[in-house]
Amino acid sequence: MNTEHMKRILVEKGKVIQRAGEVNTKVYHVVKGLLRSYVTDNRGREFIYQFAPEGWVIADSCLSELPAALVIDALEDSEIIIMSKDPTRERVNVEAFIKRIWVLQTRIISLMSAPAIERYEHFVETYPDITQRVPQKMIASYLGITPEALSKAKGDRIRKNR
Amino acid sequence: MNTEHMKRILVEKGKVIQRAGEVNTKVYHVVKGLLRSYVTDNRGREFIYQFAPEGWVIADSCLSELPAALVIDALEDSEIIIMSKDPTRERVNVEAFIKRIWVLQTRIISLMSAPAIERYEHFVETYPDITQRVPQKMIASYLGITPEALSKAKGDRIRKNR
DNA sequence: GAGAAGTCTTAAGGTAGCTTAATGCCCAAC
DNA sequence: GTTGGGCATTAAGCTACCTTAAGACTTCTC
Repeated sequence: MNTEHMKRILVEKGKVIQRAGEVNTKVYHVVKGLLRSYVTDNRGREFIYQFAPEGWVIADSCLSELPAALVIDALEDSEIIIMSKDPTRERVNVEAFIKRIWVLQTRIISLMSAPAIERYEHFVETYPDITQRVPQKMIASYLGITPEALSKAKGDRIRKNR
Repeated sequence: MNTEHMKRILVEKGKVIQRAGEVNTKVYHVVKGLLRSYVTDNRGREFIYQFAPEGWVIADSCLSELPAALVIDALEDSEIIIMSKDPTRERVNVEAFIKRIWVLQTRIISLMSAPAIERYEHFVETYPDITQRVPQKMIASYLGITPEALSKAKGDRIRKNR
């Protein structure tokens, strides 16, 4: 399994796999566990860009010559396969690229047009198991709101529906 | 130039090239002019997803079997090349996919973390010529805010800087 | 050239989400 | 058992942005 382009490793919960600012040519395939990528802005606020549970792939999408914008770390003890982003490798999965772009497109439209509570409900429908595995404040961070705002929105929704 | 997979056509300003709901397997390369893609939500609000001036490519990124979410139309008289999204074609430009994903990644992070006025200034820096070619309300639509909010934010910024 | 339509701006009032802070809960460390 | 840290919730005041409406200006149309 371990070749020049693929390496299987174990990472502990909390371990940082990819730092922001480093030049990044790796893609991480999650076999078991849970990774995430996030950015920190100049005010110290964290924004989660992606969760990657079992079967998912996660990477900074920067071009090979640019430093990474994202930090990638483990939210659970995980088993991952590190792959090279080298585009000369034979099998380029076009469908996977299109699907990824579709996910990002949907998220952009949703960020522009839908209120936080709807984005939350869509998240819960789409990723029900992640909802159970990470603290609510991380879901708020993924949605682009504060934990307080999410807590309030959920409370308002429940109060409205009775 | 016109083959089974590529066709060069002229479109007039205002013409709709791709409707939402249609199954879409085409990619449009803009030779001259300006296209855009957008969605309309259930309240009738329009959100511009992308501008595509000369040299750009525009498409709905849905998988081939799904109906398109985006409408694509011409903001200026344009000359475009229609290409098939068929992934079996030989030259798959991986760099172009990664670059596209990077643009979307940057936009998502910016939508989550930056106020509208900063997103506007970033837009003007990045696409100075588009700013001159489309009405301001379309830029507001791209930024995810109302034209009124953009007008006010610009006025506030000018007033603050003197 | 007059009217119509589209655009930008300003303003007033409303809402969503942020900031700060306090409280209670759970759980791990000692 | 107590202490302390991380998390969720609530609340009060604030800011950013929305909604609606009006006015001024430009561009299109007849």
